[in-house]
Amino acid sequence: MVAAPQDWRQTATAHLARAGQRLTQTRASIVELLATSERPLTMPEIRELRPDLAQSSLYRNLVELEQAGVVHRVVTHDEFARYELGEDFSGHHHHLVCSRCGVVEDVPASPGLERSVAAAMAGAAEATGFRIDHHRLDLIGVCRRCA
Amino acid sequence: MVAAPQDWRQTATAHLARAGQRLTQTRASIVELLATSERPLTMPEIRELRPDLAQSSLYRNLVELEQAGVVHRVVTHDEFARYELGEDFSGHHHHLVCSRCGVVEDVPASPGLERSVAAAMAGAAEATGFRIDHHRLDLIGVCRRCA
DNA sequence: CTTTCTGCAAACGATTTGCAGCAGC
DNA sequence: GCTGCTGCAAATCGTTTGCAGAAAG
Repeated sequence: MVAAPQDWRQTATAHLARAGQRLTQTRASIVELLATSERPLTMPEIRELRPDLAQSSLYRNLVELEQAGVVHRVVTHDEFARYELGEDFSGHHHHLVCSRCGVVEDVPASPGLERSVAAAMAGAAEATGFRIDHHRLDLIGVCRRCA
Repeated sequence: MVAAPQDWRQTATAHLARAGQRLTQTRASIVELLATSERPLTMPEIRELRPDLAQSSLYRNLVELEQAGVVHRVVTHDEFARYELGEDFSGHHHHLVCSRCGVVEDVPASPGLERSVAAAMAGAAEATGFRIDHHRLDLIGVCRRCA
């Protein structure tokens, strides 16, 4: 399910094409940045890594990439949104969120947990009439650095 | 675990007192509003229900109430934050989120699911050095009205 | 060429804050 | 009276948008 490291370019091109968009230089830079990072990045972090890219272009492209399913925007209580590659690239996972400094770390999903969540989704769907597409599990605490 | 319907005033007073704050009229109005509502409310919804309260007072008091643990702020991809009573009032639950209209609905947590999540939390804590305090599970889909 | 993308600067809008008057001890 | 709360209006700041020139095809 996870694309090989060097395949993000191909996969991103395909996703973008399906949305009628191209993988431009700026977009490739963004995807490469996120593909290289261990964790979701905030706009300030992205800008620090690529000061040559205009902030408005970054925001605009992140929107395009999100609509194309290449990028996923992670929203927490922190002041900045964070961006990571979509699950087509990174595989399904959950997030550890530090309530002190806001840092977000990935944590792989375990089959047992996924089975329980799937059951909960089915139950909730039946009870409420929602059509449930996916889920998001955040484990919230204090990271080692902040403890 | 869930306070009786008429007990929110007492519980809120206690929580606020612990934070060195009082349950003023405005705050009681807010808590009552949230206690009465079936789902988390946005600021526009709150203002529509209580047009007499100033928006700045609402925001300011929601911050106080959140710090006192009375109110919980629900952040989604929607443009507005949503507010609900804390779990000391409403009991532990998860959220159904409509990706179309943004509405958030409560869904009770099942023991089996909680057990799986607890195991995942323990595993992630050990693997990463996070001290994990709690979790948040959102089931994301399309509500009946939007379908 | 035509279309899409980029960068700059200006606009937007949810939330926050300064301040003067009011309410509760 | 003090101290903390309220409401109004102004400020803040992450994010979005208009526009003119630059790339891609």
